Amino acid sequence: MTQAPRKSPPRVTLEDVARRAQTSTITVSRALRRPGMVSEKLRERIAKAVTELGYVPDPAASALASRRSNVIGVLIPSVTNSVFAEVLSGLYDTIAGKPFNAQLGNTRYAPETEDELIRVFLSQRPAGLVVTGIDQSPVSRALLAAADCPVVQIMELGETPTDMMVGFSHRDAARTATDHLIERGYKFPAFIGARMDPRSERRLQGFRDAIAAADIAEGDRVVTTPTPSSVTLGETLLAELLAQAPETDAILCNNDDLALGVQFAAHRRGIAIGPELGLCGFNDIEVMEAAHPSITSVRTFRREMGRLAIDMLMARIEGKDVDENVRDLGYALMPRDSTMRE
Amino acid sequence: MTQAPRKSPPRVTLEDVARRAQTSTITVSRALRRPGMVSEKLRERIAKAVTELGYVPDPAASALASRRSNVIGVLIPSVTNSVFAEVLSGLYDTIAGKPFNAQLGNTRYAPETEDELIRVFLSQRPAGLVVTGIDQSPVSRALLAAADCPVVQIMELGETPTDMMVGFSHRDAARTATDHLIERGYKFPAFIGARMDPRSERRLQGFRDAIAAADIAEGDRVVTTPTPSSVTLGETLLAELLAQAPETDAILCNNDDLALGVQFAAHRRGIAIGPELGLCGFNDIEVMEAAHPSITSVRTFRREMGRLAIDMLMARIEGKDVDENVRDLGYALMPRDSTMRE
DNA sequence: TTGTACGCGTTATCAC
DNA sequence: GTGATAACGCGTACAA
Repeated sequence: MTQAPRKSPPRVTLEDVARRAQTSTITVSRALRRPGMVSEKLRERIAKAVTELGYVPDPAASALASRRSNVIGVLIPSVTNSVFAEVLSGLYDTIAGKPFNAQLGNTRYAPETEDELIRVFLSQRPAGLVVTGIDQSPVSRALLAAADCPVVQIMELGETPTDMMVGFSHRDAARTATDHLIERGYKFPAFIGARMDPRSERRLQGFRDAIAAADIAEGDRVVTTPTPSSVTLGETLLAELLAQAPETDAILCNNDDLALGVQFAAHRRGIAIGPELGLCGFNDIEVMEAAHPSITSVRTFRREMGRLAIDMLMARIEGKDVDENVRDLGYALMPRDSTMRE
Repeated sequence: MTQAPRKSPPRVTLEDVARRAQTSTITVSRALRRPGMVSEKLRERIAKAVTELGYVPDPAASALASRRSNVIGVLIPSVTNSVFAEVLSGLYDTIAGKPFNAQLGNTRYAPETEDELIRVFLSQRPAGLVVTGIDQSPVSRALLAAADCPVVQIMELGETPTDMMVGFSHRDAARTATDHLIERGYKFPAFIGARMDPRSERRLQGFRDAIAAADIAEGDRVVTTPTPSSVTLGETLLAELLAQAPETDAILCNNDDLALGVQFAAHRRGIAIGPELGLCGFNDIEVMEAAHPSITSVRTFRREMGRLAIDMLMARIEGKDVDENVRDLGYALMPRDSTMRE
């Protein structure tokens, strides 16, 4: 890196601390990392010297010598999507206070970017890696398989974990939601989806599972787009859907933003959400409950995913044998007014 | 760090590359960092060797030797707040492809956490630092002042930048919004605010500036809470407000979440947003435009803040003299249906 | 339990 | 333009 034009105070090193505590650097190093290996007396002297001198370990030197950094790499496809933001929140809360640093990588849904980011992270000899989803490219897959650190795949579940997994079945969740629509008496359920990433595709699968099981024809009641999701897009997709499939009497959205947009648009069109048009979102972000009418959604446990991902990494880093390599967090249907027919 | 139980491939080093290119390590290092200093021929041989061997630099070794890491520390008070998420988005987009890594720190609105995180970041000899707001604790202030890297404060403006700043005046923005309510003919404007952080306090100031200038008494029309903001909270605060100040005919919310909650709650109560109750949010997140009725808000330029923060850091890191140490991004009132009286 | 010697992979410094 | 040498600050391996 190029230099920056500011001051440069001399650094306090292990050696300074050792001199002050009248011992050797390696003992100080041990006292800091594994206090149990150092005698009580020495430990105290060292602790005193550390605070007096204001010693702060140099992570670069540590990483170089130990061939292992304190970085936990986290790859997510979008920073703005509130779903991932909540995963991050749980993740950061859990990592706080621990001697590790989360380093965020934004893949922007691009496999090449993901490959590259994984390379960058691995060059740091990370303590652990968290990656989103189970659809890594062959390149990424190979890199992760060869990684000499624990890896957690989050958000979904799959047959062949690279290492560990924590998530839930998007397909089952969407099927449950669709079953709910059918049970509530809607005859022509539709599916609209934005940003059709692998998880959304599996939700669509779940939708199809459900209507097939109920002997309902799909007709033209599936509208999807690769465009990133937004509330506004909900209105657009609703218009498309009603144009091509006017019989539609219920909609499963691949996420809550769309559902909110559909609701606003329905109000504009004078369509009564619930009685005339059933509406179900996905993820159950906070606004679903607060909306008027409140909107049915499938709750997913996003903060828990972040928390568990770190817990699993920590367990492995500490050498514990994790018996459950794959954790299914499930989901919960939250029926609300938007799927009440009267 | 403790070891992790996985494989451990031998690392390709500068020396390997140098041997293959029949030159010295330092020349390879130079060829990679300042190609201009190495002859064309050698540069090609080296490039070839690098790709053939799949050499990836070790950031830890680099940081140790150069006393400068490629880390850009970013401190924000909340990961889930979509406002900061968008700042991050601009920031990550801008940093992508550059030889720097953003490292995120979540202060959770706690000054002690911020102090601690700044210490942690500084121990990494970061290439630059991005911190939120201008209300750092004395400790943080001192740490930042002594930091030997460029620092950008984002989100607001202030008289005494630690180093650089990019933001806007929350006070002016809120005043503009309140003026708008008054101009539209609302006689009893109110303010509701959640999570009253320093920026929200300044918005409240702006609100008070405006009503004072219009000779309007504040009455009991200010309701605030330290509780984190949410859509649901908008409903709660509306109830409180109307209970203690029934004359209220317009509301400035300290953010868009609250505004949305107020709108839903108003629908429930049969209050017509616009004609009966003026409503204005803050930040102008996407849903404001899509809502029905659409909600007036003050647009702020969050992605731009993230982008500019990195741009300013880069300029300084590259040794350019940044003439504008403080950048005012302004704001834009977006009048919509929620402040239409008829 | 404590210490010695060395190496981690890179860059700064100074010579050629 | 290129190279030898010596750090950078810490942890591993081994010895005491």
